Amino acid sequence: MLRIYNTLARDKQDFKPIEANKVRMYVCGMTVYDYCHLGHARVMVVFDMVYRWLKASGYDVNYVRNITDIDDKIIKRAAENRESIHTLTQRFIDAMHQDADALGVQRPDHEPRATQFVPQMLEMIAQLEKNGLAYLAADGDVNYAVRKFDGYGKLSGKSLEDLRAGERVEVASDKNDPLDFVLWKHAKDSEAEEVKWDSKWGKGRPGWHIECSAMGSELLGKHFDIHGGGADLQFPHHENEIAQSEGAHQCQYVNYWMHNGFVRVDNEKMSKSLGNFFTIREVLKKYDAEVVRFFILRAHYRSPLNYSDQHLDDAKGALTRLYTALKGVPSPTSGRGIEGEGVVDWNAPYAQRFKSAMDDDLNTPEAVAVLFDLANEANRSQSEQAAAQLKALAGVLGLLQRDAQEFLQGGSSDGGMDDSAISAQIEARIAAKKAKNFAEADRIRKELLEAGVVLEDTAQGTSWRRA
RNA sequence: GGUGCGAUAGCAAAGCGGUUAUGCCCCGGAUUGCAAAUCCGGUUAGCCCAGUUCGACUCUGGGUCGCACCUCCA
Repeated sequence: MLRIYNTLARDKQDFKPIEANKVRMYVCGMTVYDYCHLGHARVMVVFDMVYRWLKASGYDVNYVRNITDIDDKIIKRAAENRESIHTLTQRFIDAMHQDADALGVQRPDHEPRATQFVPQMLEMIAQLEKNGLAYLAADGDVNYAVRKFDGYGKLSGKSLEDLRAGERVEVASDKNDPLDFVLWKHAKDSEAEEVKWDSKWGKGRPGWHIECSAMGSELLGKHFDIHGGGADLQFPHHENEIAQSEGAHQCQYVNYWMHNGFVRVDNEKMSKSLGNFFTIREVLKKYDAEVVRFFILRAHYRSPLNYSDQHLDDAKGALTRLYTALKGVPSPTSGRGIEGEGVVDWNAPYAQRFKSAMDDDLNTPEAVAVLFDLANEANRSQSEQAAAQLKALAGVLGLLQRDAQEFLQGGSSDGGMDDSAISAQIEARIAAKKAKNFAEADRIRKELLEAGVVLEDTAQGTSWRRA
C-alpha cells in the first residue's frame, strides 16, 4: 500500500483515494515570464514520477498542472519587452514544454491557463462574498477576510498571532486585517486592456491564489486527492487556497498535500530573488537531460538537493553504469502503453523491493539502489532477463529507455570527434593489434581518450563510449 | 522573534533497535597484450551530551550547527 507524507498531517499516511482506483491530482506549475530553472525542473520531474507511479500502481489518474499567465511580473516583463502578455506567455509556455519534454516529463492531463478560467474565479469570489469571507475594500480590491475562516493556518502550522508577530512588510492600507489577501485586483488606468476583465466589482484581474482554487475545483471537483508544489508554496499560497476553496464550498478541499524540497546552490535555495539560479536549458547544454532527471530522482523528493557540476558528473557516472549493464538489450517496442508497462513482473524479488521503496513515500533513492543491484545481477549472470527487468523497472521512473549505445556514445555535437572518425581510428587500431604493434594500438587508444573517447575491447570486438 | 525541517563514511544519498544500503572515489585480486568495462574482496560512517534498552546511527530529552517559511518564489 502506498504511503504518502501529508504536509497537513506532518506524517506519512496510507493513501486512500476518494473514488476507488481513481486519483485526482493538482500541482502548482509555472508563472510564465521567463525560462524555467532547475527548481522548476525538480517540481516537474518529481510530480511526473508521482504521476507515473500512481499509474503503474493501477490508478486512473487525472493530473492537472496549471500555468499562471496573468500576474504582476508578467505584466511588467511584457511592458519592458513592448510585447503583449499573450505573446510573452506563449513563448515561455513553448519553452517550458521543450524543457519538460527533454527531461522526460509526461504532459499532465490538463494544463489550464489562468486567463481561461476568469469566469470560474469570479464565481468563486462571489460565493466567498456571499459566505461573508470576502469584502470589497476602499481601493477597489476584493480581499479575503482571513479572520473569518476558522481553519486558517492548519496547513502551515501557523497561528494568526504568530504570523502577525512576524510581519515584515508595510501593510497595504485598505485591508481590514494585514493578513488578508487579494482575490480581485482592481484595474489601473495605466494597464493595458489585455489585463482587464469585467466584474461586478469593476474592471480588474484575479489574485494569484484564486487561480488554483478555481481551476482545481473546475477540473477535479471541490474535493480531490492530491495537491502538490514546491515547499515554498506551503505558505501562504496553499494555505490561502484552502481558505478559498473550503470557504466557498464548505467541504474539505484536498486530502493529501505534498511538497517537494528545494534545489540549492552552495547550500542556499535556488531562487529568482537570490539570482543564483541555472535555467534548465543552460544546464542541458552541458549535461544530458536524462542525467539531470536521474540526478533529481536519486534524492528523495522532500530532501534538499544541492546542485553542482561535481554532483552532475557523479550522476552521469552512475547512470553510465546502469546503461552499460543494458548494452545489447533492445529498446522496448514503441507504440503501446506507458514505457515499461506490461513488462514488469511485480512478483519478482527485485520488483517487489522496488515497489515497497516507491510505496514508502516515493522513496526513489531506495528504488534506484534496487536498479543498481539489478545491474550487478545482469552483469554477473549475463542474463538478458535481468537486463530487461532493469530496463522495465527504470522505465517506471522514466529512466533508461534509450538505446544504451545511443546514450553511451551520445554528445558528439560539442566539438568531439565524429562517429566515422572514431570508427576509422578503431579500424586502424585493430590492424595494429593484429600486427602485434601494441605501441601503435596504445597510441591510437590514447589519442582517442584525449578526445574523450574510451575504448573497450570485448570478445565481440572493440566498442567505445564517450567519457 | 515565531514556526517547521535536517545533521550518516572523501563526495552524494537511503533503510533499519541487533544482521552488506546504493553510486562515485580509493586499495587488493580475477580478467586483459596493456587498458577499459565487468566480477570478487576490502578501507572510510552516523554533530555533541545525557537517558531508555541485554543492545541505538535508528527511540526520548537537552545542546550545537545548517536550511527554509513568516514578502514574490517550484
